[in-house]
Amino acid sequence: MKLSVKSEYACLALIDLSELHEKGQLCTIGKIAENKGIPKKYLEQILLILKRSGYVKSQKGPDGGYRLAKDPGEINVAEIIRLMDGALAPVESVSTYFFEHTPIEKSPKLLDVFRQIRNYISDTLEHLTFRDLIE
Amino acid sequence: MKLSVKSEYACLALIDLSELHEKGQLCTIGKIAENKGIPKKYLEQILLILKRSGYVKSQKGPDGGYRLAKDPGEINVAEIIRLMDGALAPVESVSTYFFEHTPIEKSPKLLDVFRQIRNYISDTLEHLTFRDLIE
DNA sequence: GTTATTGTCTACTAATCTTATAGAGTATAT
DNA sequence: ATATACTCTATAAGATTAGTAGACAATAAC
Repeated sequence: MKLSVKSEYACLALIDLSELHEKGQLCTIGKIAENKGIPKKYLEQILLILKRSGYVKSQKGPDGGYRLAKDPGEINVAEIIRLMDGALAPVESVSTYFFEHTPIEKSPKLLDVFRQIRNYISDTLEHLTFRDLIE
Repeated sequence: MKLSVKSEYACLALIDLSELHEKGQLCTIGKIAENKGIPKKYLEQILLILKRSGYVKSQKGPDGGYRLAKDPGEINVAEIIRLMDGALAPVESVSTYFFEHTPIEKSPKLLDVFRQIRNYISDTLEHLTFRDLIE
């Protein structure tokens, strides 16, 4: 499983926005960056990706900012990590097993364990929504 | 969790050697590489690491090669992956949480989920020995 | 003791990924 | 107009990964 700080930042930003969602408030990039300790210019890119994928909406100009495009309960952590970092499989081979030949094919038992881990991670993170992460 | 092909190769090599362990046979780097489809020169380095950490022993010269230094049941997959790729935590932040400040601290709930995943992975792979992986 | 075989060791490298930073542009509220 | 805030593309330093190269050391067989 690949999990970079990019995914972490994306999740933290969405948590921030989830907490404001009830009130329909907007929050600026700078504010989120400050709240969560994320480099602002990097966060810009992350929020753009989230916007293009329909998770957030933005408003330009003074008093502008970001807000969620959906209810926090409708966004799960797995889809955000997949969006940012790609597949959740612990090894590339587990994801690509059906398409390419890779050395790990030589040990089906090991491959099964990695698959099991992948499934556990997927199940856990797919059932974890941002509603669950609001404090 | 970081899991590179280096770990995969190490595990595959150990599986190969585990299958020969009963008979006390030696196996050359070239043979293992061929069996498992691993670049030979890369495998050399991996086997050296395994040797220095006491998992395998070697014999130079004609009819030389590698063999396990322990029983396959006494080596688990977690320790091999840690040796090759470092900690098993799905995010660096989970491992370093106690030592450094990192953005993910800002969301204890998310951190807990990642800890839970790390623990699942650790438990699974610590209880998986190479005895279990022999065909 | 020469030779072929096999492991040992260090250095190097190409490619990729990650984590940003820079700066110009666009929309909007006042 | 102007200040504010999002948008977009390009760039880049640093680290990591996955190897490759080549000289060296030990050993068995003859």
